[in-house]
Amino acid sequence: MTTETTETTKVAQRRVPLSRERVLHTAIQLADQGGIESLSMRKLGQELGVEAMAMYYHFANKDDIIDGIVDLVFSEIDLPAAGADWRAAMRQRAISVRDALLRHRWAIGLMESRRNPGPANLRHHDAVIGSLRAGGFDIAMAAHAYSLLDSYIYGFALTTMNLPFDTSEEVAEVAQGMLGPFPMNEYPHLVEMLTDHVMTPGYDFGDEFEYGLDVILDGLERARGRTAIRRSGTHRAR
Amino acid sequence: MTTETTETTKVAQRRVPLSRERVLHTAIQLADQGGIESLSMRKLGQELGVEAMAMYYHFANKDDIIDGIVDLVFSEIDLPAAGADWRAAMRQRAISVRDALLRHRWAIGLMESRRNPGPANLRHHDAVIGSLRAGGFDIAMAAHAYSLLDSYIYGFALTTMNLPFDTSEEVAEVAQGMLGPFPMNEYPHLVEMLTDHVMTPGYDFGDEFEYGLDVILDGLERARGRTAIRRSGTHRAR
DNA sequence: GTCCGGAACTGTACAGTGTAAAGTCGCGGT
DNA sequence: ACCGCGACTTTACACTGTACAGTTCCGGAC
Repeated sequence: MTTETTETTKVAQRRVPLSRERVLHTAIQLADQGGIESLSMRKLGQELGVEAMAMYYHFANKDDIIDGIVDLVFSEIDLPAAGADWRAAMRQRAISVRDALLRHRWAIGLMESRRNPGPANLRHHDAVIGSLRAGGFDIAMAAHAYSLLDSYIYGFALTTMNLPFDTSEEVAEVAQGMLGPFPMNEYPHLVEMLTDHVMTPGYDFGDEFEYGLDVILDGLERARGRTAIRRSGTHRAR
Repeated sequence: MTTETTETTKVAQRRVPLSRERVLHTAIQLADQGGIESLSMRKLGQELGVEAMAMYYHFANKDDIIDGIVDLVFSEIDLPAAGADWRAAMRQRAISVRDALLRHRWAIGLMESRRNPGPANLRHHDAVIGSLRAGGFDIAMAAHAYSLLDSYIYGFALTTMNLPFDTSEEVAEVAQGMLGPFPMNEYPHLVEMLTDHVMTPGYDFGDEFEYGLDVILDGLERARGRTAIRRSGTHRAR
């Protein structure tokens, strides 16, 4: 596969030794193509030309590996630019998170709940909070904004995650299949939305993301304005 | 444990026969107290006084059971009242979903991605869409609103799910533990938010939920208004 | 050259998982 | 008395994470 220049003469020769990095990269690769449940120690070892137990020299346990690949995903997310307008920065960052989650769907339930956050994770959080604070949000307001934005981003990813269709043509048959065993007129509004909207050509559920994102950013902008005014008598924000 | 009145004389006597309902209820109970990963066929059977394979007479496979308990959770959610103001209905429904997810944390990753939605699931979706439509949302706008609200609700539950603390006193030590291995001044904004806000007495992360919810409802109300005005020349909404 | 120590990995084992396939038991109907 | 069948059990298989002990190999000390 890779360049094996170090090979000299001996039989099987020393193979490339393991390393945290090498393990984590093929772990991500494995999870990307088969989902997180297809990432087993034995398959991972097999992919690396090594027995399953070999990884336990470099990692405490499987969770240690999961922590590692999650932080690698965090490192793929663009940090909000330091001097940028908070709104543009938050918008771009949200889209960057979503893109990363689209590349690594398996990460969706894992990113938010690590007990051992890695450095990329912490750096990400710090940069987002910093961007909000620089944009005039006080601490409480920044916490509100962060909670709201992250809930939406991860929630959208979660609800989108394994929609059983990718192309908009598939939507129709899937929707049929889901409603199949039930009488047609029992769920009129749901049927209407599916037939008159979702199954419409050109519909892409992914487009909903930016719509909702802008609604939230509008709301945050107005809330920030209210805070700033309320505070303007005591001290300027930042 | 329970009343065993049907016992008459014989040795072990015919036990209460299994049934979908009985299996699903103890399955929920098991998942509630030990998380979804502690719901195994053998433990479930043991709890029911039965071998693991006995359940396969009543269910196709484990996923069939998961489908069942997820729909039971849906049935616990209050449907939006038919004639109510859309905003009040959506607010109350969001809180009801969140409460159900707090009672059944294991359900969070499962509710949104069922390939075989049960009747309670479909009824829920239908009622929510119906409430929005009755409130003057056109189909596209109702879809936007639904996507936004559900993403937020499930996302908030997801990010809250396994915060490693319940009481606000625990927050401090956990935060310390997370930042422990890192230099203090590397993440100034994050540290500031933790020390000056999160670790403040009386702080409850759960309170963020309704704040963000109201920001979203405000945004939806304004967006709905814009649509209604744009449409007022052609036909009245609904 | 011989020996040692430890790094890096392998082998074996165990308790756990979902479930396919076949076997068993007892009751209701004829 | 017997059959059929519903309801459940037994056994088995392939898979999981990982504890623990054993092996192999390399660099340095003497």
